[in-house]
Amino acid sequence: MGRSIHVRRPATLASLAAELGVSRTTVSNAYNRPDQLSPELRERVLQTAERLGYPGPDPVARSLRTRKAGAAGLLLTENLSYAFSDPGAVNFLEGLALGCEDAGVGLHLVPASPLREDVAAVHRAGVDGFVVYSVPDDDPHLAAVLSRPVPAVVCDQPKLDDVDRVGIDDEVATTKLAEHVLGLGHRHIGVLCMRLGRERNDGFVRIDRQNSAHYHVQQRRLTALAKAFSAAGVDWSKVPVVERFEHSSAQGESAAAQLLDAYPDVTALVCTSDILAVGALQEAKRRGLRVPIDLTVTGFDGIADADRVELTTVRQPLKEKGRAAAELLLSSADRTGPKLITLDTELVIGATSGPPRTAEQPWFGP
Amino acid sequence: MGRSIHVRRPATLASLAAELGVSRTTVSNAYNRPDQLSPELRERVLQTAERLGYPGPDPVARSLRTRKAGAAGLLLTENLSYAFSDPGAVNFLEGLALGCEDAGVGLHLVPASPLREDVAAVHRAGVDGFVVYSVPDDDPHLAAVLSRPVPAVVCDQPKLDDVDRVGIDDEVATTKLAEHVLGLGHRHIGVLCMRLGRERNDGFVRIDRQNSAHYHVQQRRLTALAKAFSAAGVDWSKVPVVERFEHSSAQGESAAAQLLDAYPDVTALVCTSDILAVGALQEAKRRGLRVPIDLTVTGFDGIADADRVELTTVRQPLKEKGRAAAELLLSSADRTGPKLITLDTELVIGATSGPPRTAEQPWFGP
DNA sequence: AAAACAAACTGAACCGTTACGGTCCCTCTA
DNA sequence: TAGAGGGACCGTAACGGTTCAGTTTGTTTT
Repeated sequence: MGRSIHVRRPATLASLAAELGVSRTTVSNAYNRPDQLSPELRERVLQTAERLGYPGPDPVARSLRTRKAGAAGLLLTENLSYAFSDPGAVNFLEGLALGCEDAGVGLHLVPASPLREDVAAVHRAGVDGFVVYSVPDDDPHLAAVLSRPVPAVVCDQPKLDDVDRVGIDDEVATTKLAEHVLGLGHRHIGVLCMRLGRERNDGFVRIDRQNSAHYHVQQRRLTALAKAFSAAGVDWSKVPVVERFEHSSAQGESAAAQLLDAYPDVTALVCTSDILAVGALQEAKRRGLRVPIDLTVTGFDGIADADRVELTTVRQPLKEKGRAAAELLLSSADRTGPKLITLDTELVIGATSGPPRTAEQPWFGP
Repeated sequence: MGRSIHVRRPATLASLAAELGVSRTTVSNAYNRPDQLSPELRERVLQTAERLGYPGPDPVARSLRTRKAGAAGLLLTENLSYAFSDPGAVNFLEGLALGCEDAGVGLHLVPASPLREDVAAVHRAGVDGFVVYSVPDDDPHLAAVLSRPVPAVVCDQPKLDDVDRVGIDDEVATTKLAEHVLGLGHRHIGVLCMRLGRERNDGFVRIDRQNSAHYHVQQRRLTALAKAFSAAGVDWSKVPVVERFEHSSAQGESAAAQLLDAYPDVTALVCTSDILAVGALQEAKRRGLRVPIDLTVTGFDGIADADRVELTTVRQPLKEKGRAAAELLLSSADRTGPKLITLDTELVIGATSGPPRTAEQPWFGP
């Protein structure tokens, strides 16, 4: 019982109607509105379809007419495969997929490489809307998405006119974290952060680059750190910040190494992502630095690996974020204005933060 | 500089052409074949488009005309979110995404829940082809995919007429693993496996169910085990096999518990996936069983977690599998026959397998 | 028995685009 | 200056459906 032979000219609704001697409408109704024709005729239509190898209405033609693609687009700034290699992104996508599934729509991952600025893929995607995840604000793909006449939801992005948004309050979360570290007594702190712009810049980051960062999340976190540090009397302009273009623990390692080489007196590394922090922990281990006795390390995100190494971090509900994004996009209740959703975060104090070795500890002192 | 006001009647190629006093063809050419019209006119077209808020040719209409959707569909048997929660699936998808990206096509995740048998999503997906990953051979979604007049590639599936396939030789790989365990001297062995059919059956599996399993991969692995065990003089009909519907380490734990409760003399647990094995290790720990002294545990797949716990397992190139699937699907070099790709596997002997406590060890004996 | 209504089916318009095979006209060559 | 050649643009016909406003037929209501 093999599959039917691949016919040269595939059957269409029209050819089926001709074969049956009924109108195209009737055939269409057989598939979409069974109540519009008699059960007998419907059965006859379906059987003839089977016989002719007609696979049912063509999805693209249907989409054109109904103006519904049945899919949500996802725009990532990274290589598509990044979606599956970064645990944070995976969590987000899991939530997004959940939301799409509930609505019965597909999830269309748009191949938008950051390198070749080929915006065409955005224009080619047959989707009912876009979710934009962690894209720099000057990315041409983002502009392309906004130019499309479909709704969009952006995540971790500054507020955009007419566009829904879901995110967390990075400033509040980062401040909590900073105050924890400062509260432990740290004053010589280093910062590891993810890429700030589309051009690669692995190394130390000066203030101007921090302020002009196009990756909104990173920028907010740095700004919050600057504010909290300054409030505690730490001169932010003297705080070393190391940037890494690629987001991997290996890069976290090398960033930590670079920072510790140049600033050996640092007692704490604040990382703007768990991945970087995990790398920093590796590097600390390699150097024989005990954590948290010799070095405090903190992360951000709350991925599974962070739990495993008992990282002090901020946990954000990545899965819920994805789900919220999907719901926002797909609940096409024509709202009057754009909607903003801000999710809660939680400071998780793990085993990687403690008072600095050199800190004055008044409760132990004379 | 906000976005343009959402116009009631969006501009189309035709309205743009009318506005410009040129033909639709010319406007189309302005976007698709710049060499077909003068640079000045093209510029004028593009500027007018900008002014009228025309976002460029509609992707769906284009797809209808060109018969290209620019996307590959992915059919999973599981909830969509499973794609992101199972590490093995994530690896596969990473490879798949990589392959799609190289070809510049999107990846369309089809929302095919195993519960509600709603095949419509398969019919609704505007894609140029499907990749089918780890789906039971009697799944109606699979049938729906095959009925569509687009190419398909199946993974980990028995050979289907007219359909490309990529996979590993589960029989060879499992045999290597079985021989390793048998070679260590184990004779009282328990098996933990993933779901064998679409209906839930958490618990012990009898031979008939093993033989009629619809999840091809699981079946092949069990069959290979049966063969290897029999060859070593172990009566397969006496080997306890516990099945779990859900694929998680928690289920692995409970499955191991169930098996060890009923068969306390078992000295080795062979699991058909790393996830289950990781759960089994947890359960062993909870019971105070030392691994591998008191209990040998093996997995299958070679996910990152397996490395971490130094699991004895079979490593299969999941990422490459995904990539191969994408390439197979997208290289539409009209081959004569369907193509099969079989990837290599590697037996990884970790720290979770060793000789049984009670084994006769002739080289130590009198 | 006429009017009213419902069920079953149809015709034509429309969705927005691209493919194909022209036509037009200007320039270059001999 | 006729003819060839080519750049620039166009008209028409799909692509495969869905939708809506009918039309026909048969049944019920008054």
